[in-house]
Amino acid sequence: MITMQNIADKAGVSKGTVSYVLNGKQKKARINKETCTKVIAIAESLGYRRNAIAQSMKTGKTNVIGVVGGLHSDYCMSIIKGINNVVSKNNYMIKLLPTDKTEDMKNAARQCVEQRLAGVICRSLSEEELEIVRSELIPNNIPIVLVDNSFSHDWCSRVISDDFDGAKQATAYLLKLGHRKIGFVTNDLSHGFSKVRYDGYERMMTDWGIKVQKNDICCIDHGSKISNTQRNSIKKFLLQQKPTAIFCGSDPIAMKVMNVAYSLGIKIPDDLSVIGFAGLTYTFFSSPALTTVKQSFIEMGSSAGEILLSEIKEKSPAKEIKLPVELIIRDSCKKI
Amino acid sequence: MITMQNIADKAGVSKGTVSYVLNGKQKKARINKETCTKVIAIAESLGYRRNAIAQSMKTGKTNVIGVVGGLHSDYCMSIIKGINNVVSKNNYMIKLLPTDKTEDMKNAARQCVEQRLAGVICRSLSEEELEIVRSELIPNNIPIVLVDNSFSHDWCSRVISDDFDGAKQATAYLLKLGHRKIGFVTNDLSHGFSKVRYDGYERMMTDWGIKVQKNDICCIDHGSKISNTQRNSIKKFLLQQKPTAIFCGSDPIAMKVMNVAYSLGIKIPDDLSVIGFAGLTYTFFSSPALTTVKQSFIEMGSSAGEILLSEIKEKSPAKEIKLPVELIIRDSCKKI
DNA sequence: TTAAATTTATAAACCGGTTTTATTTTATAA
DNA sequence: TTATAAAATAAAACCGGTTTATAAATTTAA
Repeated sequence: MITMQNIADKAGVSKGTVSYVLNGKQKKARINKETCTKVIAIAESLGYRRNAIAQSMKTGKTNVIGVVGGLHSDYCMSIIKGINNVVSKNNYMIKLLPTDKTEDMKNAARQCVEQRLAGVICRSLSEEELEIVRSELIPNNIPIVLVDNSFSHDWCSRVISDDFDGAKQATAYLLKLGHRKIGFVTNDLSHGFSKVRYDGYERMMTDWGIKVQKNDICCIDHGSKISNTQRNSIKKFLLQQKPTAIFCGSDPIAMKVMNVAYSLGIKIPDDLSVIGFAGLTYTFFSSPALTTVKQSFIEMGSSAGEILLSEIKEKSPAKEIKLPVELIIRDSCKKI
Repeated sequence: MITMQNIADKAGVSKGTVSYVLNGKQKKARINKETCTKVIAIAESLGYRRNAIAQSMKTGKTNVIGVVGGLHSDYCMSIIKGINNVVSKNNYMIKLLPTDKTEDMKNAARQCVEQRLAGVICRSLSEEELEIVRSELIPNNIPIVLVDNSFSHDWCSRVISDDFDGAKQATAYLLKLGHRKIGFVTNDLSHGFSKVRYDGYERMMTDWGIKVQKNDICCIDHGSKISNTQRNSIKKFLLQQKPTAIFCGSDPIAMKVMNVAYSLGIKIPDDLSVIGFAGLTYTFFSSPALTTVKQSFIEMGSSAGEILLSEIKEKSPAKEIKLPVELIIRDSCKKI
C-alpha cells in the first residue's frame, strides 16, 4: 500500500512535506504552491489512502465513538442513526459494541479503552452494567453519555424523552374523548421508565378528579413475544375491569392488548380505546393504526452525539436533556 | 496512560519482554516463569490496557470489519446482530458505515480503506453503490461479502434467503387452504427480490394448474409509510379482483393490505387471507397476527460474518449461500 | 576441560504517519 | 554591503507496540 514516503520519493521531497500538503497545512508550514500541486497530483495518481491507524498512533486520538447496548428493538437503530447523523458530520465514526448479555459488558468496556475510543454512548443499560463501563472508562478519561437510560448520575450527561409529559398527554386525550374508566397496562412498575409513565397518568387522572385505584393497573411480566401468562393477565383485566380505554406503558404492550382484545371480540376503537408509548414504526401498520406517544429516538441519538462531541472537545459538567414527545393520533381511540 | 515501557521500567525488564509476556508468548520467547508473574502483576496493578492502535500499526492489520448499508428497517439490526455473533467470538469488532444516501457511499468506502478494515459486509446495496465500494476496496485487497443483496457478482460471496422457495411455500399453503383466487401485491417487479418472489408464486400456481393473469398482480409504489396512491391501488385491487387470498411481496405491504382491508370492512382472515414476507417482529403483534415467510436475518448475518472471516484468513473463490426460509403460520389465513 | 546447545533476556529496527527543530536559500532592512 | 528576517524544505524524534537479531549466562555433550 502506498505511503507518504512513496509519494515523497517520487516527488523528490521529504515525507514531512507530503504530510503537510495532504493535511492542508501548506500555509502553516509555508509549502510552495508548486510543490503542493505536484505532491497532490502524485498522491492522486498513486491512489494514496491515508493510514488512519498511523495517524491515530501519533496523535493519540481516534475519531471513533463507541455505542454500547443491546440490539433488541428497532428503536435502537433509530438512536444509532441519530448518533451517526451528527458524528459523521464531524468526521467521527461509530463502533458498535453490542451487549445483549451483561457478561459482554466487561469485554466491551475493555475494548473501548484498548481501541482508545474518543467517547462512548451507552444505551438503556442497567445500573450494574453502567458501573462496569464507568469503572473502566472514567479512569481512562473516556467521556460517557447516557441515552434512553432510566436512571441518571451526576458524573455523566443523559438524554431521555419527557415521558411524564407524554403520559399526561395520552391520558388527557382519553379523558377529553370522554373516557373515565381508563386502565394502565405496564411491565413491572419498579423498573425502567414504567414508573414515570404511571406517574404522568396518575397525575392527569387526579387533575381531572379521578382517583386511580389499584385495580386500574395491570402489570404483565416482561418478554418481547406474547406469553400465555401475559395473555391471561390482559384477558382477566379486560373482562373484570371493563375499562373503556387503556393507556399502555409501551407499544409492544399496546400490541398485546389489541391482540388479546381482538381474540375476545372486543372491537378497537369501538369497544375499547388503546394508546401506546414509543411510536415504533410498526404501530403505523397495525389494524387499527395505533395512537401512541411518539418518542423522537433519532433526535435522542443526535442530542447524545452532540453532547458527547462537545465533551470530547472539553470536559464540561453533566447535562440532562429531556426531549419533547408527541401524541400521534391514529385510529385506536374513539369518543365514548 | 500506562505503556509497556512503564511496566518494563517498574519490572526492571525490557519492553520486548513485557510484550511477549502480555501476549502469552512466554513459551515461544522462553521467558522465565517468575518474570512472567512479576510482569503480569505489575501490569495488573498499574491498570495497563493494551493500545490496539499501536498494535495495528505494527502488524498492519485491524480486527475491525465494516458494515455498509442503510439503517431503515429492524431487520438491518438483526443482520448486524448476526454478524456480531460470529465476529465477536473471533475477537473482531464491527464498525458501522451507515449509508442511507448514495452520496454517503464514496466517503464510506474511502473510510474503510483509510481505517484499514479487515473486511466489509455490504447490506442491500444497489448496483451503483456496490460499484463504488468495489472500486475502492478491491484494489486495496479488502474482502467484501454481500448480504441480502438482490444481485450477485462473481468476484464476491453473497448470502441471501431462498425467496423462491418461500414464495412457493406461501402460495402452496394458500392453495391447500382451498384458495384459488390468490392475488400478489408487490412493489416494482423489476427491482430487488420482488421478481423472484413473484416467480415462486407463479410457479406454484402453475403447478396447481392455475394460470396467473396480469390482473392478479397489484403493483404499488415504494414508500415505507402508506401513501394515498398505495391505498387506492390496494383498494381498487381488493374491490375489483375480489381475491380470497393475497400473497404479499413483503411484510410492510401485508400490513398495508390489512390496513386497507380493515378500512373497507373486509375481515381478515374471514373474508381475506393474507401472507407477508420477511418475518419482521411486528407481524407477531398485528391484529390478526400475520402469517408470513420468515427469513432468518440473524443467520444471514452470521453466515456472512463467517464467510468474511474465512476470506480475511485466505482468499477463496466466491460462494453463494441461500438460507432456508420458514412459513410462520399465524392468524391471517383461513380455509375457504 | 572445552565446545556446543539451551535458556533468558535485551537492544534496536520497524510500522506510517505528525510535528518539532534545524538548515538552506532568498528577500528585506540597516 | 552586511545583518536580519522570511520562505521553503529537510532531518529527525516520536507515538507504543511487535519482532528480529544479538548477547550473556548456564547447562549439556564430547
